[in-house]
Amino acid sequence: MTQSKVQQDRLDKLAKIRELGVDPYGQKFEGQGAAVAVRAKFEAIDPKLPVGEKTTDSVRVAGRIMLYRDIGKLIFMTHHDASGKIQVALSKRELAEKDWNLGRLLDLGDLIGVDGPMGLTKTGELTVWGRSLTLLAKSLVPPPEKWHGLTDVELRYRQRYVDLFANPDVAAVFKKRSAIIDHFRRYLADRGFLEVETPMMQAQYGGAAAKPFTTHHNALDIDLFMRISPELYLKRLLVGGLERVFEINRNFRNEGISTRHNPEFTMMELYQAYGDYEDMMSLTENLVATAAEAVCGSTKLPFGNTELDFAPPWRRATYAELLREYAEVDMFDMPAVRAAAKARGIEEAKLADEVVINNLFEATVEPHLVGPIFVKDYPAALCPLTRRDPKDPRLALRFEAYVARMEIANAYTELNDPAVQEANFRQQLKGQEETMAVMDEDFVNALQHGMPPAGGLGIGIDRVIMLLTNSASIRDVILFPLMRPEAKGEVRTEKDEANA
RNA sequence: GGGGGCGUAGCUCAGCCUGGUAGAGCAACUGACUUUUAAUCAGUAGGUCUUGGGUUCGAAUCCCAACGCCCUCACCA
Repeated sequence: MTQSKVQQDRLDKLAKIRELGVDPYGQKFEGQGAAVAVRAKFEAIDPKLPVGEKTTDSVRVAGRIMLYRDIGKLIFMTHHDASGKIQVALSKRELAEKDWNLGRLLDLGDLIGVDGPMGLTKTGELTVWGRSLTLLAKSLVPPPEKWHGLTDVELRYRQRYVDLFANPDVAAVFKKRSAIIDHFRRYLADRGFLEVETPMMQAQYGGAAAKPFTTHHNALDIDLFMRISPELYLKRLLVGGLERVFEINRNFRNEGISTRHNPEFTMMELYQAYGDYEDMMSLTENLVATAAEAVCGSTKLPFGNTELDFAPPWRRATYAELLREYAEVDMFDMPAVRAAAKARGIEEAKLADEVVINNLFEATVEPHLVGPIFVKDYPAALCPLTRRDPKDPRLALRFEAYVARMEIANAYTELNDPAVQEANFRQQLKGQEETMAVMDEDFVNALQHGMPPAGGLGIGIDRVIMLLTNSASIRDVILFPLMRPEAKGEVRTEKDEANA
């Protein structure tokens, strides 16, 4: 039998339903999200109601049939809505003939509404005993297997709509995602931060070292870049006198895809005038720890084979200390750094000092950063947007937060000296394919008007969600991760548009 | 881009090593059943084995290539 035969069976039922005079794609129906409310209501009325008796009050539920057990003149269904599941029963004796006939034509996956009293079965299962049945939408495609759900990862990502209703754990992750972001927003709003939106399409990109996506605006006939970072726009707002701002929005980077990288990802960036990167450290650890506590119930959470503890304070270690610890070299002793890199097979001959240091750091230190840990005081040349350490100008007042070997946050004491900023924009390091140092004259002009000293912070939201939901892949926390379009079927491309 | 793995019924998976023409469970269809819980019981039907080549008397199985997905390395400072 082919899929079309299975679907034909459902189409036949659709026709029979119409013959009953029923619209198989129903209308407004009260009762959404009632599964949990029904349980609460039953507890409140009479949790010890004897088997066989029913409440005098009726309840309404609307949702999807996930299990269907027809035992003759009685049908039991496991009914899911956004709040959870509840058993619904239809009895031939208690239903109008039309509703009973409709009940016999239901399939797994159909969306129904039911109205009726509550009662317990002899196994103690709370059940809504349908007195009326409303078909809200006929499902024409059989849902995934009821024990295993949908496990094929490709299908799960391509048909997330199926994944979400077939695998309750998946929906739970995205509910947590929403709650965590909501927590961040309120935490910042409570501390006087203003949420703003800055351009996602930019004539000039900057604020990070990454390859951009390009696009074109027809009316102006100009190329635009999808932003790789909102940083330079948010800092312009500091110049404008908005002293505390944040933005939660997408960045786009035209790079590889992995379990930790999606080409579009959600970044939360914030800037606090008159602060510094120490403030950003305490903000970072408190944001994440309070989110863990509020949404997941604890600051200690499992992640893969380990347990992470987000309770502040997180360890703070300097870049130089960690290089000494794991690569056993002095960061400022370049012959030693180059020798250490060479010994590990890391290319170094043609690269700038700071690039070699960074490559050595990634090879030797990063694999150990289970954390949570703040890595602070980076080599200055790697940080063209960061203020130098006044006590040691070789260092920049920057930190990155690492958890489970993932960079989850990046923060600076912001550079607000326009002359230094302009010089930094002109400095290019050998061996860096991409650089943050891209001249932005208007940004320099903004600094010339005077930007308050400030702390700035970027948090990779998707990665934080991964950590707090024990998700191994970034694709498990992004509803529709980027996939290559399926070959079959017509995909409309730019070329088609031109030919049309 | 390199390396490894996977692709069989709508879904979840066997079969491949050792070549002989396709199997199970769930879903579907028919029937029985008024307290089921992954309902049960009896019966029925369902497959271009991702695609294209090759080897062979014979390929889901062995070989090559393409496509897709996953993992990993590189890239992503």
